[in-house]
Amino acid sequence: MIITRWFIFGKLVLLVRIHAPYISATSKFVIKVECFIIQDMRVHALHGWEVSVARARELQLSLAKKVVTENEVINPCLVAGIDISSPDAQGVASGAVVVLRYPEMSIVEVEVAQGKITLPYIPGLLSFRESPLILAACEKLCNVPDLVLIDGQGIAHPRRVGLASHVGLFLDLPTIGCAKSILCGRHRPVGEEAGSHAELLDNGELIGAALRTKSRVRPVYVSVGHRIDLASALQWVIKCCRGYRLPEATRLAHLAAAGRLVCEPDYHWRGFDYGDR
DNA sequence: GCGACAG
DNA sequence: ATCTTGTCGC
Repeated sequence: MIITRWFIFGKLVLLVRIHAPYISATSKFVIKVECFIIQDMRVHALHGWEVSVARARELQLSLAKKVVTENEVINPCLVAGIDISSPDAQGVASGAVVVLRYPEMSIVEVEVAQGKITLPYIPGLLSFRESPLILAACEKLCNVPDLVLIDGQGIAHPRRVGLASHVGLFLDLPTIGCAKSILCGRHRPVGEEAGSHAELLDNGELIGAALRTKSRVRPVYVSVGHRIDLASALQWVIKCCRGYRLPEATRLAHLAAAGRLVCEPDYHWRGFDYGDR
């Protein structure tokens, strides 16, 4: 039996869980305490999305200057993953964000936003196609993650603002780009063992890394999204892997976007209307 | 001019 | 992203 109690002091929340096989004076029990700060998920609209292709490239040049490439991630408790489904025949797609507790990788919250995709896929402009749905899903979040992994490039991009960096700027949260293939740059062969990596270089500039997350399986391409450095990004991607090529965060977000994530979220609060399981 | 090109 | 089953290897 598990007894759960919430204690709320302003924006500070203490969650106390008592695990016991049964209630008696002599039974063994375990007390787990977790602490949270209630935050609001705010999206900073740095610009509109209905822009021309030329204007989009122009915006990228100014956004690139705002990307923070120094590490700000210390001890993340909540790690999120983001992905979007491919549009159906009517052009409707689903953007999904999955929040996981680190290091258990248990699901805390899943939010999905559906909508019509307008722009076509143009290499280098993916964020203008996918961000509106992604941000709509993020606006529904009750749990603000400490770190976000995104299915796409960070600064490993021709103008150094891929999807992960762009979304990082709008969310003002640390983000990591974790792509399944290369947009630009080249790298030397990667060692076959999990954890091996090779620098991703674009005209001599270090923009990311090819990372082997699972032995004898194609590497993933990791780059700085926002408010993190490459070494930390590599570490967190490795630490979020659980036996699959993709880290749990983006792997589960992909399933959620496709409507194929079977789960029972651990718990999450919606403002002060919280549940008890 | 030609090829390459996240999802 | 998508078209697509079984099959080979660890």
